[in-house]
Amino acid sequence: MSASGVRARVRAEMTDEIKAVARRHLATDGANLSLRAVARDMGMASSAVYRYFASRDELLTAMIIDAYNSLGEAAEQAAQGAAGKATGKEAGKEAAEQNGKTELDRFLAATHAVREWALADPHQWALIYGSPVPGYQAPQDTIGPATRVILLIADIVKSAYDSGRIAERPPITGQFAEELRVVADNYAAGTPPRAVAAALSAFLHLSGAVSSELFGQLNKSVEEDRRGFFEFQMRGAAFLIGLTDNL
Amino acid sequence: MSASGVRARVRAEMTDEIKAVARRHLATDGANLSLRAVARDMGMASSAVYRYFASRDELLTAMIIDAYNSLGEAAEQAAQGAAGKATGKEAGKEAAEQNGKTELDRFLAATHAVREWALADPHQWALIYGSPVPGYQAPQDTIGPATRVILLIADIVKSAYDSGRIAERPPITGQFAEELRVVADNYAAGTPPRAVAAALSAFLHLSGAVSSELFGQLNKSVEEDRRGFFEFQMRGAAFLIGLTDNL
DNA sequence: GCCATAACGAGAGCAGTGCTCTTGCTTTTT
DNA sequence: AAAAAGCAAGAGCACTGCTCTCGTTATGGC
Repeated sequence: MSASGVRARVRAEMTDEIKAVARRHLATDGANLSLRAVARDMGMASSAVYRYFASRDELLTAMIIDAYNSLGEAAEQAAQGAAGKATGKEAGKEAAEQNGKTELDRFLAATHAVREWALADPHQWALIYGSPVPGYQAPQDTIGPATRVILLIADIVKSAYDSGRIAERPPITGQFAEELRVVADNYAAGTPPRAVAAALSAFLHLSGAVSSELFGQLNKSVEEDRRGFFEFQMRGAAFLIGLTDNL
Repeated sequence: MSASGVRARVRAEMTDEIKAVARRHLATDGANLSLRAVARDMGMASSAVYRYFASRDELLTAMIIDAYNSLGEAAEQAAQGAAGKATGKEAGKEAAEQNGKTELDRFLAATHAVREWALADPHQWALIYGSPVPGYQAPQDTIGPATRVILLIADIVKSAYDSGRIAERPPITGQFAEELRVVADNYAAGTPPRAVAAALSAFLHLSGAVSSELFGQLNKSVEEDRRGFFEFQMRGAAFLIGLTDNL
């Protein structure tokens, strides 16, 4: 039918369904999902899947991108919600009036959102922040979505700098000060290099905390109040980058 | 020959050789090493390997234990070296006399050793701190060696507490204070709960920093002076846990 | 409307995987 | 010396990613 329509649409639907089934398999089988298994699951030959994804790696790449975006969106929404701009539901209560949430609040909201996203689907977290599969080389398409959450943190830090709600921290010393300036100008011109370093540092702390909890590094240690321990960690990170004065 | 000797010895040699070959394969193929391939590599049938390791998982477990121990040893030696007890080589210079290295020095030495160990063999790091393989459940044998480096950090922190070279930090609040005490008494009686939390926190920061660098999370960001960035991170962690006063 | 073209789905097939079982052989134990 | 246990090899099963071929179906140009 309609000129450039049917074929393309069913194709898009197919790729989406494949990804959906694959995501379901991912939740049980982890990163070594079987292309044949997902093909079986949707009643088609394994070879037919190759019409939509050139290889298993390409399927994984697509899911990685989706995961990055999903995570980034979750973090952004949480940070936005904490900033006072409640999205829809609780709009009338005390949202728009009180916009005085600090950057610390936004940071904590975002990091908690990241953690909860990871807890809700550990395999998806492992897919993007776990050890990469051996032969796999992350293509260019992934680096965009990958930086979303780290850019969010950078934005929060930058906001703190702009509004002056940032604690004094010693300047960067060492040879990577200049390097940081390049990165800063690359991503968001005007962001002080110190803010970039802070964002990187905080993100690193965040990923370590989530991964350790998920992958069972701190096995029996913290069992009961993992959320509390995580918050403790993130407050430490926030202090280090100057988002708060009191540790 | 000698009663209970030959068979057992060649068996031990065999398992060692298998692990050695597997380790070599790990460096190229990553975590999905092929049992058949290592069997081929040492000129024996794949089924023969099963005389020494009941399954591929068991082989991996053995290598994980080895990796944990190797990493732990590297960290311990570095910390020990930084504490003044130079092992052999530079014994006469100024080692035994000046034992005044601070806990910060030991901490930094240990963490750098961990990073360098990981850089030297990324796949081995991925094996123990990367995302676990789906079906794999870490057996009891691994949790001992696994805690070596974190116990080392705990020991450093405890030493700082004992000698009073620790900065004041606010007490633990929240419901996990009591839990920490249990953990502390479990691992090393007498260690203040705050020290346990500090060790966990620092380790978490450490693993996040190493993993992020290894797995290419901070892709182009920090490229030149990664060691400097790492040290920057670890000094931050040291400050958070009270090993130093100046950030 | 016709027809070449391209996309599609299915099946067979290849090389490789983990793992089991059976079959001989050698070493150790009794 | 006989019995038991350890060992290595091969065949085989079910599975994997991926390629190729072969009909079928929809799309776009004339």
